[in-house]
Amino acid sequence: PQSHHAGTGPQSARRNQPFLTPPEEEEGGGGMGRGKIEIKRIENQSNRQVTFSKRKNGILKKAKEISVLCDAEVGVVVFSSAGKLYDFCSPRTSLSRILEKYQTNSGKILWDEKHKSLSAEIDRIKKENDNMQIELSRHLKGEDMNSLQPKELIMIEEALDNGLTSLHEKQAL
Amino acid sequence: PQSHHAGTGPQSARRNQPFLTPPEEEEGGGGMGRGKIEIKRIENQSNRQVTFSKRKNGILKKAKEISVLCDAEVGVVVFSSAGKLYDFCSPRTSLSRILEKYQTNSGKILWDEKHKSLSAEIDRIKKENDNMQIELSRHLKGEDMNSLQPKELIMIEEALDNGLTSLHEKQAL
DNA sequence: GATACTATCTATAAAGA
DNA sequence: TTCTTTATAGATAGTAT
Repeated sequence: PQSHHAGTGPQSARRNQPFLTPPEEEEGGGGMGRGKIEIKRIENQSNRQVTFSKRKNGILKKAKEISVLCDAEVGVVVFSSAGKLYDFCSPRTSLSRILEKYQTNSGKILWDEKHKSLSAEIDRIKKENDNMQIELSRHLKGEDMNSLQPKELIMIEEALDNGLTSLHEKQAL
Repeated sequence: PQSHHAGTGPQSARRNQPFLTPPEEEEGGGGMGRGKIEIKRIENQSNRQVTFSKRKNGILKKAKEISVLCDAEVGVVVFSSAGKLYDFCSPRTSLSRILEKYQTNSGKILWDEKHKSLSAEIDRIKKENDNMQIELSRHLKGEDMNSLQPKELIMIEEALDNGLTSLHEKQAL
């Protein structure tokens, strides 16, 4: 009821013809407006576009209404067949937050390839980490010396000598 | 017009009172049904729940319809105020794919937070990794032997002996 | 693509089961 | 919570701008 035009006078009274095609009964589906329509792809490109535009607005409006009326969190993303994007997200939140909640709640994972690769990298590094931990441990216990390279063994031999020296000094106390 | 009940007879004819509360004009908003409602949070918990249930179904239906009629990709996620989840995704695709497209198309990053935390974890683990690498290296070079316990040194001495033996054998070839 | 204008068809607020 | 019924407010198909 927003008098957006503030009628100044009866300047426009007859635009449409009174619709003179009454008995055109086709298959009944679910629709609305002047004629019913079936819920199946609208083949006429032009009609499809117009219907999309109107219904898209309708959905976004409904989404906004339910979010306000019922204090619900709503996220809607729509792509026209031409690939144009439209979206809605309830106030006080963000699509990000809604989707994070979605994942927690549904158990489904939504994130993209980038995240998968990041997660994979984390797994890889963690494994590398574990291996290194094990290796370190084995070295500390002196196992697996056979797998060391000659150069390394010599370095260790020298180092060990120093270590033993200080060890013997300590034991002498 | 799907005759889902196939009326067998006039078994129920009068259920409701003819609505005897005519002039209850409140503030006009936007609504529908027997009485108009404003688009503002419904305070009555019960009514809010009922309205949510009905409108939620309505939105999901509309989403399905537009996806079929207009060949559009639609994703809808709804959380009731109680936190229950409902969702819809057009056929032949997935929320994941729709959201990926959303990001590409809008330039908005939906996973910013997740992204940051994953990246942070990677940095943390890498650093841990580096530290371990350094420690391992120091052990290999025999530094820090002074901090080893006597028992460990003896074990290493023995192991080293084995290592040296096999080393000398290799060098003898 | 979006809007305007209607006639129609839907969605749904209320209330009770 | 879900369903039914009824009365209405909304949404929208068809058309023309």
